[in-house]
Amino acid sequence: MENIRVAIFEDNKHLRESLYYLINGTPGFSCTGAYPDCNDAVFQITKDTPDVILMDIEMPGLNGIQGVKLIKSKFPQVHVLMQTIFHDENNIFDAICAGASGYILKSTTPAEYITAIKDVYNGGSPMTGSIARKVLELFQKNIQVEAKKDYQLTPKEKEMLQFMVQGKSFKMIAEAAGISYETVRTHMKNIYAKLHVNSNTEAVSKVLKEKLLSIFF
Amino acid sequence: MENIRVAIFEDNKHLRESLYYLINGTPGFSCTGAYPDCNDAVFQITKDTPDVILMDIEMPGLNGIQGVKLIKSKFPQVHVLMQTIFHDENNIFDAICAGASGYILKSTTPAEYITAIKDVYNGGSPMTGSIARKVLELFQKNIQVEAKKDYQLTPKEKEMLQFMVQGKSFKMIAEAAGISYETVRTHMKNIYAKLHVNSNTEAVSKVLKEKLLSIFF
DNA sequence: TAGGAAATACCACAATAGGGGGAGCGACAA
DNA sequence: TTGTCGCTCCCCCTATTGTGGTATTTCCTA
Repeated sequence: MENIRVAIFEDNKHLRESLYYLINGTPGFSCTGAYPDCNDAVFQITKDTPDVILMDIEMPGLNGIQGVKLIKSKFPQVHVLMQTIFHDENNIFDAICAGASGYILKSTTPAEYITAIKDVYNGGSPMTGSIARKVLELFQKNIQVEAKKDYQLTPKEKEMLQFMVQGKSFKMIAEAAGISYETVRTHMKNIYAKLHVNSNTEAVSKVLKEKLLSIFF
Repeated sequence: MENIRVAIFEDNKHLRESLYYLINGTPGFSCTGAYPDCNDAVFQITKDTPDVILMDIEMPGLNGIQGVKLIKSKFPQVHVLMQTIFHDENNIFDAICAGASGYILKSTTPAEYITAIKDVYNGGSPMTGSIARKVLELFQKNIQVEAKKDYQLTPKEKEMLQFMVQGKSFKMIAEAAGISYETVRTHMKNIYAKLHVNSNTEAVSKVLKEKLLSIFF
């Protein structure tokens, strides 16, 4: 059987070396290189020709996400398996979008590492159940056609909100709209009551998330 | 420990009964019902109050996809674990859109069935590596991600912003993040400098418009 | 080992926002 | 004609935010 060629990008020296020995010590696997960062990834991958890359997310210099992006753009056939300490959901999303093929935790046992690598090599995408759930939820969220809620905002109130999402202060809005500062405040109070919020950030957030305004600029 | 209540919808009599005995024979699990189709699913679920539903895709009458859709619309809190023989990409997509929480193959071993049910119950989304890969591919295909500008925000700063877009005040963020109010303020100052803004609304607006944070929050 | 980056925390003062109230004016409809 | 609605403006007082500092700790790297 052909060896599965694995490259490691991991800044933690101890883990990097452990993985190196684990992979090289497992029949059917060989580690073509183990690097502390992916600043020279393109050169190293060109030289090593790995099938699977084990990529840490938290790294100095080019981080794991940027690394995946770079690698997938140059070597689309290579499968990248992300690994991280946390269920950092920000990163999970970014990694998936960047083209990662799987996502595992560093708490993974050696046997599971090997299984995950084999799985990725064979066209699978190993990931923990909780990560998979996040992906599904995101998927479902983006598919659904949301029914716009109607908060009965008046034209003037919508105008205020438009200035608000541009980051203007009440004073600036007053000037831009040609009305007094106190009137702006009155409108905002009414808006807060209608949107059931009690701060400008909440209002802006709600407006942008629920796409309450059609024209933003 | 509370039992995990499982209902089965599976037209194959042999598999249905096997699963029934498997679940009832496992401590911590009880099978509230095993049905050959989901034509009476609403009545049966109302009666059985299962936590998790094991749903076959290929069924006579109402098929699994339609079943999930129906069930999730009536009982949104119930988790549905799909099972199928094939890796049919269309079915996977439809099932996910219909609200399925997991997707396993019928070639799964009894132990893996139990693990998968437990995982779904605990908020995970178990799926085989190959199905996960399909999901990721669909994901990457369907959600175009525009090139994010990189403002070099640190993880902590992103965390602050996440709370910010939820409309939290500095005080609330401090409590939520377990750090002091003054530290929150320090982070915000640094964020403002990096984003070139000078108010919380501007920051929130920029974050949401430029999608600087993952959609997970 | 010196230096930087990240996270932590505090102080002081000015500026802005939030919550409560009241009130006038024009339009339009019952 | 009496309401109601939308828009306008003002006051008072408190809470929160913005801006400018300083400072310690930890971790990592040149």
